[in-house]
Amino acid sequence: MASDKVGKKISLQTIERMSLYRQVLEELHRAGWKSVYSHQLAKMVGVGAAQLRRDLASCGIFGNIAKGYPVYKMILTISRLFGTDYPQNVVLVGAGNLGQALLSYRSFEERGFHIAVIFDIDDSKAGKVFAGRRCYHISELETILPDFNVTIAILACGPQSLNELTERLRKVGVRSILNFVPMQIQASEGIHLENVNFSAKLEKLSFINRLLSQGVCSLWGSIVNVFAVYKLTTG
Amino acid sequence: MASDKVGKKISLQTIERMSLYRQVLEELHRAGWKSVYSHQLAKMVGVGAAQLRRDLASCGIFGNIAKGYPVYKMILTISRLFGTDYPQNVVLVGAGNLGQALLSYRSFEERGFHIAVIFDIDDSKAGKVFAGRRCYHISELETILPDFNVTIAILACGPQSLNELTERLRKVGVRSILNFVPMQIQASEGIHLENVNFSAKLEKLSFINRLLSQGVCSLWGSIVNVFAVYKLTTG
DNA sequence: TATCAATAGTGAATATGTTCACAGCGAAGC
DNA sequence: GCTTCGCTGTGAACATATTCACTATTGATA
Repeated sequence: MASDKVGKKISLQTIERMSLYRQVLEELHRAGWKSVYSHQLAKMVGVGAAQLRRDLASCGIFGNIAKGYPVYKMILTISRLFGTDYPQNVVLVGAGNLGQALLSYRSFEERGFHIAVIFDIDDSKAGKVFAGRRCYHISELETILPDFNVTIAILACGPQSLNELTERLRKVGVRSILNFVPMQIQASEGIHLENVNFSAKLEKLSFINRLLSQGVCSLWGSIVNVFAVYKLTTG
Repeated sequence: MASDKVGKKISLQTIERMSLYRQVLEELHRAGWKSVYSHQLAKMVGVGAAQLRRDLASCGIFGNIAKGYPVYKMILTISRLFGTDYPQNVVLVGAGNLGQALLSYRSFEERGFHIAVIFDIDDSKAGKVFAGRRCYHISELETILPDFNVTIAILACGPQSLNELTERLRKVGVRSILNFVPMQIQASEGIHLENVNFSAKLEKLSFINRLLSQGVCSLWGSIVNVFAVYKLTTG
């Protein structure tokens, strides 16, 4: 691969685990821990100790060989890694049930994400204030949004014209989208898309439940051994 | 590994992609498509054609070599695979903002998941009906829940006593939990836990944005080449 | 200061996941 | 019937991720 030699690599899977580590580290910090061993933290998060050490090392976080890892310093370092050491504005599109729930979701503010402004396609919502944040009509996106210096958008709107909306957001500076709408958006160049799909999660759980309850499989880490899948799929 | 010979294997990553395939297939079905080629479907979902064919084959789904894959039959087969070919009841714990938003989340019903009953720790919510579903006090869990034949629970409650709650759910037949609470639950034997962590998703996006905007990295699939991570973490 | 017990960091081995590339098939046209 | 085209299914190659296992080091203790 062309870029093999250009620098250290961090897997995005590692980044996702860093969020978990940070979450648990905050609890430890509140509980007064000053330092923690890899096997302790690993057990609390539910990963292997070796993997934890590798993840941390790949992010430039190193521990003391006798005292373990410094709790508070790690939290700061991980925040800087994420770019959340200072609060940033994000924009919410869609002030329906889910959007309003997200407005009152505490963890966003705690993690440095401030939903600063809302847009909705519904005329009756434009002009209203939800949980302290003003809602504008989506047609005002181009005039209002640039003032807020936003690079992340959260989509919790209806499924209409998502590709067009994505393109409009990109043109006013949005680089990443967290999409709660259960519909595939065509990946547009220069936009990083992250989908949250509740139903897909439930389907995964349902799949596991069904197989486990029929006694036809066992779980080996992330691999499922299937004994009777043909019975199920050829009926 | 001991179970190498016992059967076919399906990766849980494949299962997650099956949800995406199904989502797009439903759109195609509504649009009147009878069959679809792997490269067409793959492009719509945003995966490689080879991977799509492998995923389908590993789930026992095979196409016609000249006509491609049958759209409607695939939808049915995937539903059976998930065990969602008939509706199933699920239980919601927590009728706060997020819980109520989930109650009106259309895709759950469309995908065969019916939130049949709610529990909350708040006395003032017990006895009320939210979006047609009755809410009971959490203390009634053991007397009420068994009537509903539920194996999947959705947690959208406060972060108190989650481990205890998990154990109580397990004792009345719950096998899997979809956890929206931003706190690590200690994995209990016999329960499959799936965490939904909005903040972690935003942190991932923020990480990507920061690196891209500083021009210090490039994205190669799921791997990030980092040029300047040490500058960030040793300050 | 010397000794000891336990951990961090990491090369190597293993396990898993994705992509390539092609044999072989099936439908349609002539 | 024969040919042609383009697709599926899959072995093999490649890429990535995780785990093992060991060395060097640290701070504590006496």
